Amino acid sequence: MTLNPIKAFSDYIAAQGLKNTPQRRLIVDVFFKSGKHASTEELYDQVRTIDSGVGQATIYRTLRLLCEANLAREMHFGDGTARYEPIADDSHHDHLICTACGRNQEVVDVNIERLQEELATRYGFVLTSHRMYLYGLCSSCRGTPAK
Amino acid sequence: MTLNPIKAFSDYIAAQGLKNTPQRRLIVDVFFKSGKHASTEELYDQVRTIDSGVGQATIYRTLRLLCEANLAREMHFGDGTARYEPIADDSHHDHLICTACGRNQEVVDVNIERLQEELATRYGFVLTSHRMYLYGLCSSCRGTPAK
DNA sequence: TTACCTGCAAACAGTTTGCAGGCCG
DNA sequence: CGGCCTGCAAACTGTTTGCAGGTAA
Repeated sequence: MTLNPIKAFSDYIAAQGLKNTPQRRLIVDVFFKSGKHASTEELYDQVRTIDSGVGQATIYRTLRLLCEANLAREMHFGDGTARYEPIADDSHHDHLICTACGRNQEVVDVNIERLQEELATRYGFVLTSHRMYLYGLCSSCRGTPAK
Repeated sequence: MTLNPIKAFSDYIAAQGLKNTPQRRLIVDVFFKSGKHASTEELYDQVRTIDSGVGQATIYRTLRLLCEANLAREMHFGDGTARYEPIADDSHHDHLICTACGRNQEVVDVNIERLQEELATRYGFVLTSHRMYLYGLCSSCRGTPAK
């Protein structure tokens, strides 16, 4: 399966005639090693623990590159900030999000996936991908009414 | 079917001890009559063609009320702005989108909905809503490979 | 009368951009 | 060496909030 996404990125950089700088390498490395759905701020903090000289702008610019290279995807949950998800091909999952505490549980259900295929077929479509977001309240937030 | 959402809103207002002002009535009216997925800016413009004295803040505040009343839902597509979708209770649907021609087929599958509930329950969640986007190629686009 | 509302403008937060110098290729 | 990159800070954009004066109930 998956080629190292870090390698994939440097290939993309080269193919586009761009430059493979230490900052880009560091950011990409942190992004793929860190937990998923990192926000720019989280990435910024993590990157700066390693190299405190990196600027926010470079984080944004590199994330945009990653998206253009189809190695990351921008997502919006509920808070005001964009989050980024690595696209690893074999890491597909859906999202179960608590609207009270923001907790984001990644889920997969093969039966749902199967029904999605069937549904699409019924309309003459062949699926290539999908996104599913389930919103609700997690057990702890139901116990302690937020507000 | 559906109770008039405009009525539902004034009921909500009354139930909360809030006030039914002309600005709110105007905004809510425009929101439900306009096309779906309006952005705040589009709403603002439309509202101001009728009453140029309404301020942006009131648009935002009223949209928040609509969301709290469960009559609208905030969504994020790709542009930097939030969009709002009316919740009409009987109008729930998911999206089956052709990535070649952009065709957007609205679909519903009760079996998938049931499995979503089960899945959420398994994680201790109680669902309030969900969004599902299926991406693929429709029959006509498979015949004529785009790109 | 009394909260609640409103428009305005200032405040905010996230993101983008212009610039002068730096560095990859 | 030339063009792409970088950090910085200022600029932008969408959204929220404080305030002083209205207004629904």
